[in-house]
Amino acid sequence: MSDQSYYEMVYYVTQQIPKGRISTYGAIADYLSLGSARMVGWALTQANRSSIGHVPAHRVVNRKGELSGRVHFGTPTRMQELLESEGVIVVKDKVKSFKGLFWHPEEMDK
DNA sequence: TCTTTGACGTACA
DNA sequence: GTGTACGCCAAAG
Repeated sequence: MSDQSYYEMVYYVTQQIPKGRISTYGAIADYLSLGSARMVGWALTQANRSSIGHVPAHRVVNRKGELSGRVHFGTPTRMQELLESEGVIVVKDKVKSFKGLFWHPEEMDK
């Protein structure tokens, strides 16, 4: 894990997010000790652009639970539809019950 | 090499 | 709750 580049680890962690659950840039950044949540967003941007791996980036939102990166999904509603398709309710570009659906990377180790 | 930008977050008024 | 400021670090021009 540590041998991989920071973005590779971001991809891995993101792929571990269970269906119907969501996480945040800050949580992932803190778990990987990146020092900045922006690194997570950057990595996911590259992943989406280059289509490196099937990374469920729609399960990653900002601290407020907003779908801040929806514009990078081709259409502004793509991210929301993907989330609702997994059972996540999205209202006004924000995740409903975000706090309850929150998934921490620490659970992945268990 | 320097400057700007960005899917963020925290602090403060 | 809203707006401003700053830190954070990597990539692009």
